[in-house]
Amino acid sequence: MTVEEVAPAPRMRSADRREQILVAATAVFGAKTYVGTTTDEVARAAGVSQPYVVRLFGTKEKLFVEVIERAYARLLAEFRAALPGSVEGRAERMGTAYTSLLAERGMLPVIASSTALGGEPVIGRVARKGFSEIWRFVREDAGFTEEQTRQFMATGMLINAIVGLRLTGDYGDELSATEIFDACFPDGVAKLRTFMPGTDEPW
Amino acid sequence: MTVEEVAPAPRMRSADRREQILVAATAVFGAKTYVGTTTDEVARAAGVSQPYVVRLFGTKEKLFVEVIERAYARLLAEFRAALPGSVEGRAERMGTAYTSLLAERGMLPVIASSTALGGEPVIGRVARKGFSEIWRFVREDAGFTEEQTRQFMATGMLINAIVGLRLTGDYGDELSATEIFDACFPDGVAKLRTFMPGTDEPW
DNA sequence: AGTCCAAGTAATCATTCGATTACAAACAAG
DNA sequence: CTTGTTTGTAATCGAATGATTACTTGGACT
Repeated sequence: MTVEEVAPAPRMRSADRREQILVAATAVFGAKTYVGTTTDEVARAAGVSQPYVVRLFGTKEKLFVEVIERAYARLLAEFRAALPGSVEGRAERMGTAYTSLLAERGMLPVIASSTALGGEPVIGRVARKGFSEIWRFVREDAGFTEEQTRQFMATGMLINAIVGLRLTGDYGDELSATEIFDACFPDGVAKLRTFMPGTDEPW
Repeated sequence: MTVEEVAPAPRMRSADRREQILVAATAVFGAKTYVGTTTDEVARAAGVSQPYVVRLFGTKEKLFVEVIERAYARLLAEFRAALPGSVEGRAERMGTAYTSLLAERGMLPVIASSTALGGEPVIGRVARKGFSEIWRFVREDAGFTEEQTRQFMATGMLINAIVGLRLTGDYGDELSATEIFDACFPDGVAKLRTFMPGTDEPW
């Protein structure tokens, strides 16, 4: 019996490889924290070697910047797609658009965690820009009033907290976790749970 | 001219020293991230040696757990103190109690950042517990309805995002930062700014 | 004075991790 | 076929950092 050969990573154009790594990095960064995840974990999740990740993105920081920018861009696109239709249903459609991002591994956790990284010089700037753009979109493009905007964004931040805290895993266990969920997702939590697997599974 | 002697840290009972380190650690952890701050920075901020921090708290993780627990306990106490008085003014008094915690270095940033650490096995549990206790207090002890609780907590999470993003520093600079602030603190932002110094000064 | 314990540090170790370097292999063009 | 470019890895380095060990100092109490 011959030694099992490690499948050499099939060739790919660097642009595609970049995108593949960004997807993997979103999942891995979303599962832990920015500082807490290593470039090696990202590389392994993407199926390439660690030096290649560094080579394609320069530094870990630049990689994470691209991850955040990509996440906010995706969120913005999702919101934009939710605009058409009745004005009354707009807020709900946008809210659904937000929670449906849970289906994409790490997307929501990355956005959520970005709001805690204002202290990082480089990343903080990117996170502020992303948040500000979302706020501006809701206010101007979606046409929300100032108060509506505040409430919409506040609800989003509450969802962020639930996601960031992994309250989903404890659903049913802890005291008020059930009520927290019911308060935030009155239409039932079943759909959400399908999106949110285990406790520390990489999202 | 004799060599300037480094002032040896004055003797102190370990209980007092622990508290002093916790105060310093709150400021330092609040200024950056949990993973991103070193025990040495904490030690220097507290005016002791790095090994002594480790000795008093066992591990960096245990130190941070105590920092979080202390912050949530403080917040709970502040909320409790805001209960007496007219029922109508209760929400506003509690809100003021929350923002006034900005005066204590790192307190609010630590609480805010804790909502993004659910992925950490040990710390996540503590953060979930703190958040759940706050929710329970608002709902039961403060007597808010489910909807009131949801809105109150959501507003708190929005404040967390503003704090975590350091949007205060950009006030006036970026496009919608001004409106974000006005929407969240309609009573004027002057007081807040006095609480929030520089951009990356340790809070 | 002498003893004992608590408070505190200097020195250093062992890992981890991001980054660099040098090299190999696939593919395209002439 | 040969040559050049792009894709990719193995090996390794250097710095940062949490933790450990061994030692010192100060005070309280006989």
